[in-house]
Amino acid sequence: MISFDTFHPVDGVPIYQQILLFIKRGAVAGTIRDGDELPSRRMLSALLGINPNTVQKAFHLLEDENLITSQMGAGSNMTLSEDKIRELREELLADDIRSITASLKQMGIDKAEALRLIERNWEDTEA
Amino acid sequence: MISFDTFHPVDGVPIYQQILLFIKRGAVAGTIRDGDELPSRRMLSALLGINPNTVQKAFHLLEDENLITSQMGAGSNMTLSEDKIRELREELLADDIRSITASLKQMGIDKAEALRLIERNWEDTEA
DNA sequence: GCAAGTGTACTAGTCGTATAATACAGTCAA
DNA sequence: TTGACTGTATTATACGACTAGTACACTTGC
Repeated sequence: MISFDTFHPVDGVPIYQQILLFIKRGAVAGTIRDGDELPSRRMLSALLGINPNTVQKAFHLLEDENLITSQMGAGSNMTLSEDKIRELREELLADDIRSITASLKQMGIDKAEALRLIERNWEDTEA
Repeated sequence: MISFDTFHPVDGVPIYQQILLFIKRGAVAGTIRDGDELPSRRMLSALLGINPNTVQKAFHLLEDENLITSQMGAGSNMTLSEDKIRELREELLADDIRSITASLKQMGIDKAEALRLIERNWEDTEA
């Protein structure tokens, strides 16, 4: 059963999108594996203190991306392959790198300073 | 007159917030300076193809943060001090670094790989 | 003075996010 | 079989972001 203990939603970003990212990043990290069972929609909504429909929307999108399969009456499970994980990794990394470099460049930060900033503050951030 | 030539709004983030970020990052980079004149609300809304009220909201928030001053009938101008710029720089950098390190850690990326990724893809991203 | 441009304010409507409540259909274990 | 749990679907409501249109007060340049 996939754990959502480390899921801490942030204000300003749709919760259903944060659920998508949480699952995808876990798949890339290897903490979420092929076949893993997800909490039921009702269970997860109660656990996170959000509406069942918000969870349903996230799960529906995960299904559209073929990352989970759901069975009436039974639950939902991850469907991951090496290829899918590789795709996810490239997609998520590209977005992150593009975002941070664009932001730092707009502030006039050069590459050396960017690397120094990341290097300096790496340990201070919790995953 | 502050130029918005390099302003390219992204889907999914409120436009008025992106205008705030654009101004703040320009101030940190030094391309936007104390006293610089901003386009009028009507002018900027026409230029960006967005609603005047959206621009008004962004300008109103900039005023709340004492980054611009507006005069009835005349326009709006930047009000920047060395201290304000320093504050902005620390605030924006902290947010960016926190965000990227948290995201990479959730994907199981370690510090060395993170630095290597940034170093490798730095040139590919346009500011 | 006058007209154009400016900041400011207000109301109304659309759209997406999230909530709330309910209903129906299928699985599974006792 | 039955009951509890599951996935799925529908309708209604609330709120914020954004659009649309309008109005008023003020400054500036002619």
